[in-house]
Amino acid sequence: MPHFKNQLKTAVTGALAAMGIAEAPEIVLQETPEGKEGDYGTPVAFSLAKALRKAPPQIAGEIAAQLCPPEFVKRVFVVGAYVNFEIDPGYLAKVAAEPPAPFPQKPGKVLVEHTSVNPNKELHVGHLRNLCLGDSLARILAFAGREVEVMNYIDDTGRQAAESLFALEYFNLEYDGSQKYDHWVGEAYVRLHKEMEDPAKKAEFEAKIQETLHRLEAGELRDAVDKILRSNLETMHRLGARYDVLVWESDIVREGLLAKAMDFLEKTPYVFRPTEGKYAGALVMNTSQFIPGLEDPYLVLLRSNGTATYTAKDIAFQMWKMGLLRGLRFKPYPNPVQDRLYTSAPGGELPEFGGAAETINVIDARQSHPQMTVKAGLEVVGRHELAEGAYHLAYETVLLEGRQMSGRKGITVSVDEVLDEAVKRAKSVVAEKNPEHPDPDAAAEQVGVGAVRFAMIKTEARKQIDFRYQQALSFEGDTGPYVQYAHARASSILRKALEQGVSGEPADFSLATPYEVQLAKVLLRFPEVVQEAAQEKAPHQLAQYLLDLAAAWNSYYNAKTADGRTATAVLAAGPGLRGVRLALVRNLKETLKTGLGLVGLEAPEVM
RNA sequence: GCGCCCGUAGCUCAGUUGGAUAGAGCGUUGGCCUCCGGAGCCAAAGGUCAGAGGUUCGAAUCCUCUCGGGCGCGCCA
Repeated sequence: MPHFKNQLKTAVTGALAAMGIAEAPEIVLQETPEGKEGDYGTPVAFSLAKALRKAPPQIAGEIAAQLCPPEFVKRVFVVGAYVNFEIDPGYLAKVAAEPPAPFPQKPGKVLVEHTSVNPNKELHVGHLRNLCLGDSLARILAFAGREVEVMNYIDDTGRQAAESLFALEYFNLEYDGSQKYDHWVGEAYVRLHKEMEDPAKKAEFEAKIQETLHRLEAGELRDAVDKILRSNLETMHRLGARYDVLVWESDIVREGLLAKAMDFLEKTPYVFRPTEGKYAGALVMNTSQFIPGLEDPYLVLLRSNGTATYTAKDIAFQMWKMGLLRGLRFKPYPNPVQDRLYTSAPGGELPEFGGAAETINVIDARQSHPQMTVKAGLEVVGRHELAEGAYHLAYETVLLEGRQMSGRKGITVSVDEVLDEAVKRAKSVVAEKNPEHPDPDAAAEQVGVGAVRFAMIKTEARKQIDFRYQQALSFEGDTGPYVQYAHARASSILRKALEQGVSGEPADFSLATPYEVQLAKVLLRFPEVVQEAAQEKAPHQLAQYLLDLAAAWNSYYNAKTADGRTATAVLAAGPGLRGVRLALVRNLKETLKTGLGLVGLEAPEVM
């Protein structure tokens, strides 16, 4: 929060103290609604009415009378029962033209896991939402002063991967390079499932799939999985996602972490092996203390045949993330798309990742129960504080033109397809709007990909979104390109200022008009919004703010006087005022750029 | 059946630690380029904030119930 807002709050607290109110309630400071007098105000008088046994307007009057306002306050007055402040316009413009102070570094590492797609086919738009949310949140947290570690979990011992690899073998396919590798594998996977609709075939395949699964667990097929993963990574990279480390499930099993986790759990009174009944021979965990309201609180960790359930693996992985288990090994993961990417690997020599006090698992809402059992696992071993730090960022699923998608049936839209289409559309818009563009292909890539990313995060995670081409690939209205356009427009002015040799002109802030004030107030919200988005783990709040900021700027830009002339020309303004406007535009541009970066969009200078 | 989530303008969504007149976009209608980028701006029309009770000076926001929709409840992954 900008310093001056805290000063206002302090002044209110001071007035309350002068009135003999020692325990002041939290001071809410809000911008006054349009059409009301003043710039900021507080409703604090309402909440004191009961304790003071006085009418709110009267209390507000007393507060206003007792208040020693900071020097930038022009006027303190009461509207209804609100205590309002009118701020010196020059002061607001000046503060808004200064770059915001960086966030102080906060202690404690936060580990964000996102993307984590099964390495057996191409990415579809459901994965897209996961990646965009996780990547944006990681960026926001880092900007807000957290140490962030981003992890992409590679489920290389899962059934999906086994089925895909088996399909390649069964159909005896040879890759000819005519399409992206993960798409080619995905086709084989869908084809296999089509054949498996015949129960006889399904039964016939089962043994082979099991065999493939065992080879995967032994790490024998790592290269085959890696080939798919690398193809997936191309798509992730095109979207701008950045990871610190890839963690392979087979490594977790091989390094004995699963076994250690089970030992750990079995020592507690909540985990045991029934000798009779429905769970005879299995290792089960009683979660009734930690997950109330379950009909059957018993969860199987190890099946009676000795194999581990998914729950068990999840708990082991979570324990490792939070430092309860150690022993994974790492090495660099050379790749053409991203520097300093690491991977878990047998025989790796690097110090360990993980060991975080706080984790964020970006996983869809259907996995809420499994995620609760992961937390329960931490409670079972007596680590309540770690369970508290384990956050499930649950997002609702993505529909496709109103229909539920299905990976097995191949009713999906691939991310590659969406990005190609978006960029193609962007290219034609660039050609139309800006035929002189020096690098139309680069601009189309930034705009097209930006439109898709923005569409994925502008809505709250817990709402189901319906993916519609028409909407997601729109470049008008509340879209990423709208924000990018606002940035390009500001850049254009600053470029011209440089050409005209006026960019260094000093600012006389006493000349600021109400137009500047309006823009300044929106600009000044930026640090609070970032803080809130980080705290609530809600990237959409930042996306929504960027739309507000871009709208405020476009509105400012187009403002007209009563006789229809431009009211806010930057370059054509008088000397001192031009300096004010240039300073504001400069900070606006930087703020848009920073904000776009935090939600993973490029900020084009020209588009 | 039990549990979690959602219901705001014709459509898609913001606004939810309770605060001033519920806001955007799309769509509809009407305006704005001799002016720094019209991917823009201004304006109009459009609302029982699913419904009913309750708490409160004040409720889209908190509580209870009802209705509608989504999802989850395997020794599957």
